[in-house]
Amino acid sequence: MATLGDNLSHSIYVDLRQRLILGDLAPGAPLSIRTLADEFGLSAMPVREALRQLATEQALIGAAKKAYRVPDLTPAEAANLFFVRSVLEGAAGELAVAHMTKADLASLERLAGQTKSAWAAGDPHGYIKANFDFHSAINARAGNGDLLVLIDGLYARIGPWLAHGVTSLIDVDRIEDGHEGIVAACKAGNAQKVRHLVEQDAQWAINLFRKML
Amino acid sequence: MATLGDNLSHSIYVDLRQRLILGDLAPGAPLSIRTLADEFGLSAMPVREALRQLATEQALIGAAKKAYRVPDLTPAEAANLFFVRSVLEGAAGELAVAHMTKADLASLERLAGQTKSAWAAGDPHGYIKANFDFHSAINARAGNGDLLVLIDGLYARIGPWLAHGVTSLIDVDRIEDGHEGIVAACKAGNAQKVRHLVEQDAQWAINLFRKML
DNA sequence: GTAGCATATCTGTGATCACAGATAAATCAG
DNA sequence: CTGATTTATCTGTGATCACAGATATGCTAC
Repeated sequence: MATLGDNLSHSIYVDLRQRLILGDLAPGAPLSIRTLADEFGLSAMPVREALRQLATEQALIGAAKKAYRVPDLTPAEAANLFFVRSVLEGAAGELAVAHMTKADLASLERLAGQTKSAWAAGDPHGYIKANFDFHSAINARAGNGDLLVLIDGLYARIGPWLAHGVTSLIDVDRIEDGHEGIVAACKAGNAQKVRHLVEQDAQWAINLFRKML
Repeated sequence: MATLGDNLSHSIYVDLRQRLILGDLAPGAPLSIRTLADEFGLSAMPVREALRQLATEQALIGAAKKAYRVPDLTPAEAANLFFVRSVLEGAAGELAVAHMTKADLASLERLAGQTKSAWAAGDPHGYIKANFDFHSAINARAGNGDLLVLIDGLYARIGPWLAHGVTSLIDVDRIEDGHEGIVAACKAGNAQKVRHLVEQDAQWAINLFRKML
């Protein structure tokens, strides 16, 4: 379902990006221009521009004369990405604390609960979405749009693997993420602690990756 | 001059990106698909894809049915960008110290000298290039390609304004950037200090911006 | 049965055209 | 000469086609 935008290319771009973030596209899956064009009921032009955009931000792999593919991260590449995410999200969290209203804190607490219950319910897709919404709510409060865009780009690259990892671990393991602790630190107004906990939360995902091997 | 690549779109993309980083394109300057296509002696297709790519990473502004333009940053937007740059480059610097060889350090010292002499010679273009090369040499040593790509994207967005700012200040002001101090900290192997100094160097650019108003 | 080769299909890429909105230019009225 | 209005030009956008490399498929030979 393509939401409306300035043009069709942008709509398709947003749609595919969302699928990547939410883990609806599996690592290694091929994305061909003509196939997608048929699915969207459009010509190839908007699709090829959208795919090239995603390839620009490394959210897709685009080799010459070969079909675009969803990246299949190596452990080293995943570690690099999560490190960058910890740096950017840590900084965003530290900035966000000062701008949080009571309504924001209440919303955060609700989202933290959603991640917890989604995991308990064994719902990988629900967990991925709740996790993204939780962090986005914090990052959006940093008041730095550039920071937000870069972080979202990271989620698009991490999404496919995260979904795969969560799906294979959600039944066998009981993991405690740090979301509730982050909320508590936000309420306390401890910006440095928020930064540290957010960084730790990204590292937690790397460990989740190591268990998967 | 378009360097070779996998395809023409990528060549044009790299070319225009380099122009942005080096400040060869002024803020507000219009970039039209057909005009550039004529300059490159190509059809419109590769150019429109390259421009859209640059617009994706906010290096260009692309409104509907209007010519692409080089962004003219507001003070608030510039501050946001330099903050993100300080966060990413600080982290990259901290990582890089451990990987630096003697040859790297010698190369760094040479590049630091180039920035100093370019400024002394009143050569804005040379200074911009030397400054970029200096920081790139550090960032490349971090061993995190994703970090490097994101930082380069920031330089493409900052470039046009930086060139404008440097050009208008290089004759009237005598400013001491922290490059030599960064080199010294690298030699000493003090990663934390490198991080702090690199962050400070980015902040220095923000102050340079404030003087310009 | 398997291995090697030829064929057919699928892939991104570049070029060209038609269209509609936005801008700039030229024209006319006062 | 100044202002508004019409005209012409320029803009990105979407669609369609031709091409060549890469992949997959089928066939033939052994």
